[in-house]
Amino acid sequence: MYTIKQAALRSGVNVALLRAWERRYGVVAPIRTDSGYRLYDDEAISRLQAMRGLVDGGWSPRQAAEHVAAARPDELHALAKQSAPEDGPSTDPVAAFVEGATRIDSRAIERALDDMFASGSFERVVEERLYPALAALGDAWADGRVDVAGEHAAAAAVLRRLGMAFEAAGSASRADRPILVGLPPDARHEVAALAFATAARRAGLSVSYLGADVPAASWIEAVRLTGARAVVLGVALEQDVTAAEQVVTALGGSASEVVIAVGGRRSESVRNGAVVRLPNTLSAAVETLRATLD
Amino acid sequence: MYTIKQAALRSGVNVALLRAWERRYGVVAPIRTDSGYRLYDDEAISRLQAMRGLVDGGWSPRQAAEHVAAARPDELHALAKQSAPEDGPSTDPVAAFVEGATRIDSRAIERALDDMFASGSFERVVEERLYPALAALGDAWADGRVDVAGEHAAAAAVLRRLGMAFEAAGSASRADRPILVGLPPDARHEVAALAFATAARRAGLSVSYLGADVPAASWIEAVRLTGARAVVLGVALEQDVTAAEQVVTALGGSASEVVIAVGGRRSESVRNGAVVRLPNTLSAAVETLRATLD
DNA sequence: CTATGTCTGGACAAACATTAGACATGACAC
DNA sequence: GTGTCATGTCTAATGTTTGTCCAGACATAG
Repeated sequence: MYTIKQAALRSGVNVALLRAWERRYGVVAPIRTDSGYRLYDDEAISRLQAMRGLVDGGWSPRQAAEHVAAARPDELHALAKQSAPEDGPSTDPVAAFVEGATRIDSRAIERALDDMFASGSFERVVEERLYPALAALGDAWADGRVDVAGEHAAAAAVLRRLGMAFEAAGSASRADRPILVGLPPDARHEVAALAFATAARRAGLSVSYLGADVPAASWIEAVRLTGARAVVLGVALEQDVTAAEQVVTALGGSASEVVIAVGGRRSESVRNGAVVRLPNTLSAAVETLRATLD
Repeated sequence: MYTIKQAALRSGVNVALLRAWERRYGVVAPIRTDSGYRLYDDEAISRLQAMRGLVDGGWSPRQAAEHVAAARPDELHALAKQSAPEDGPSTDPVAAFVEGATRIDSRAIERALDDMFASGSFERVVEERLYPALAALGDAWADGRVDVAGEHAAAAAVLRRLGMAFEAAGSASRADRPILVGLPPDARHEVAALAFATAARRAGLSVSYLGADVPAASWIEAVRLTGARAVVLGVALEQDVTAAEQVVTALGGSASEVVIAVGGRRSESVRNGAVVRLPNTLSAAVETLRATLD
């Protein structure tokens, strides 16, 4: 329970306005102490944040209050990132994503990603929205329309979003031998690898995600420790190919019965023999891996 | 059993205030000697520490007292944000976290993190569970009990978890000039920076998170583009100090009116003058930044 | 004995909240 | 243009909360 000052700090609505919103729209109804002081709970803070977000997004306070009052508590967070009903030409989340990166506006980027991921299944959104958005971002960066900082902010937001999806996908808790997903040494482009890890989990596979820059020796140790059924290496850049090949060779030489697969934009350049090459679409890659395992 | 002075020393509450809290809220009820002196037991100290922590965290004393009075003794240490040095964190989720890293089991790591984050407010969990868990992980890695792959998997899971918290923090403040949080060039330890970014958002600040390895030129460009009110650099390792100093110098030279702050374990090594050094606890760091901005 | 610690009960100022209403600004209709 | 409405901000008068302080009496340790 928070006093009005704390509520103002946490919601970003100043004290006077907070009282005005309560008086005029009844958007919150804080309980009172014996002496009449308002006390706000966490849901009230969420409602105020949502209202603040809607008003900042161009809604009129009256309309915003109506929506906020009608929303269930679990809808409030999504509500806060909505933009005005009659938003201009930039309703395309891909364009909004690049535009947010241009302005280095984490919130706008998050809103664009929210829009994308609300529009379909994870796999489709990644293929049809996220990848094009990242391509557009790359173009904008090459043209100098987006600074490195904006690209960083966008990439960090994308990884957060994928990480949330990865966590949310965690259901198949059969303690069977996992699939290990990660990047070779010095490689740092996690997006495709994490997207694949998520899709694999969503398909019911048991996945451990190792992240970027995993040394060859650690891949071997990881396979030994976990008894992994498969290892999936992400190869996004040409410069990562050599490192990936070395990991593949090392794993092959360690004589375990693990399936070694590579995916990602530059996976075709990996020239080792005993390697499964995953196709470039998410669902097909998961299907290929599953087929190989059976 | 402690006299009132000892109790004051151990709880961080001065003698007069301690009596006032007892009189006004009945938060503790020390037994008395024959001559009427108060004698405090360990539980009383815990209650006072918990109350101190809540009040420092922005709660009104009355509300804090209600919570503390209602809490069972075993819940007290979880209530206090700044607890006494001697009460170590509960070992369960921390041990489970390290154990999951040992086995390179993403699921187990995620479960341990779930447990941690279910046990209290974000700031408290980060300080009292997550950081100790990461320290334990570092020790285990130094001892060879955990492989690099396990450390990678754990670090990736932690970043996912923090990313979710960052998104959930809502960023409901108005579209005013943001605070930029990120790491200097070549620095890659995002945990503390992302935790701070999240805490700052939760406190109602508008935060854009730029992520790891942001070049000095991009910091300047980002400040220019966003009109940022403040820049917060994370400095986790000694090797990042030089890069951070260069960023600070570059930003200072760019003549904008931005507040430059550094935080993280090695932030004390940053020797530039015009820099705000943030304390090492999350809530205190946010408070310091906010105070500097006002 | 002396210095220090503690007790009670009250007092006080500063910070914080309350209400009702006023006011400036901007959007929009006529 | 004028009028109206919505909205964010501000004021004034009043009340509450809370950290700190004081005076005088009693207790304890060296």
